[in-house]
Amino acid sequence: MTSAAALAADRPRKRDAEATRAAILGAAKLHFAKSGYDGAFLRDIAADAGVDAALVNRYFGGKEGLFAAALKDSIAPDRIAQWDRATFGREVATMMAGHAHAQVDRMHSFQFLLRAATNPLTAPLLNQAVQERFMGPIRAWIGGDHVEARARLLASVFIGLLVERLIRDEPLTGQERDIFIERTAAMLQSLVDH
Amino acid sequence: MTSAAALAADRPRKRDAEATRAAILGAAKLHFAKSGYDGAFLRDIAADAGVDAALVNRYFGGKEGLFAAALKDSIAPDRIAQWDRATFGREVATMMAGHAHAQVDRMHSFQFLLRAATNPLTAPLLNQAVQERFMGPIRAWIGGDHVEARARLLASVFIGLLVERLIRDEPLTGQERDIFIERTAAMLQSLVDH
DNA sequence: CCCGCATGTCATTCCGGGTTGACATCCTCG
DNA sequence: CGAGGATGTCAACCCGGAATGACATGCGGG
Repeated sequence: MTSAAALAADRPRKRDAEATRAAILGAAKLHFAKSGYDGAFLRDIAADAGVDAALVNRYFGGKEGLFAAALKDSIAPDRIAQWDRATFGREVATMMAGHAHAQVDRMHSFQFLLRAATNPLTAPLLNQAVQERFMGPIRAWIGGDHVEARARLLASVFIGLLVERLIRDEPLTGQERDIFIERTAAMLQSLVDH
Repeated sequence: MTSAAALAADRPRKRDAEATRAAILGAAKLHFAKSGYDGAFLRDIAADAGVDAALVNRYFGGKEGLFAAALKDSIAPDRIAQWDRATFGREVATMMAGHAHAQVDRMHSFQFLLRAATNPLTAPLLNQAVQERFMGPIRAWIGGDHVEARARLLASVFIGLLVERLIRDEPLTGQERDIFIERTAAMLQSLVDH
């Protein structure tokens, strides 16, 4: 575990609540992304953060609390408003047509969210977080008529592209790729435009 | 649990290994679809099949064996080829606009496959399942030019709608619902048509 | 009719992993 | 410098749920 060692090593020797908390959260996000809620173990997370498992409990009040915190930390709504409405479709389409592991850092948080989505226990948590921190901003961003329907459809298509990519990281090539980008871009853009 | 009672009741009083095995497998598929691997409990599955938990073990050699059997059973060739090309978009859109739990019979196998993604053990199987269950048949079914790009996009949109529904089983209502159906249908249909 | 196998049940054991509370160590501030 | 709170550790506890083996019961053939 190179990342694990790094996480533990990067944490200062001095006692620093803020830093340890961040270390735990970071380790938790990786583990939840990799293994899902049930497959991620508190003891492993703690070990990766270079800390005892009981401490995790003290800071986050249990596994669910940790998960909720990690979830909250993984959704960054602030950037949404800065997206370019004119080129949104093509940008996303191009990204989705490339290799997932080319944007590993982004994908980790997406993976995390998807694992949460497919787990009945965590789905409600995700739902709430997504509604508050994601759908809201998106609704505001796209504007226009029938915002609710368009926002939902947009989110669905986006999620679908993401899942397909995560399941199978073999992008299309050549002309098929061009067509894919073109049609995906048109699809997304039409939802943004009206 | 109406379905549970039904399952148990349908099972013949007479001792019949084949029938009980099928009952267990059926209950397992429902439970795995609804709750995922970790959330599905052997005792519950056994109860729904009207059988003792130990028997499940005897037949399938453990939980993993049962899961593998259920997964294999879910990959069985299905009715994609029989879908109506003319009304496909609207049918799927309408289905996705309704409550997921009202469509359990049509959705549960899809849900089951998606849930498999949460378990690292079965993730590779999921890829294979998606290829066989979605991509292969869909490619053959839609035909025409750029089959690869269209099939992928179609699958992505489909999966996305499904995941969105899994996360939040609150369908739209009123005019927003109508718009949602209309646009979703158009989106899907255009991918089928050309 | 009854022996023997197949089918099904019950109670128990076992184990992973989250949680808890007592204890140790460090940092800070008066 | 020395309380006392904050930070961190350790060992035990507890619980759910899967696995196991001994036991019961129905079924079918000789």
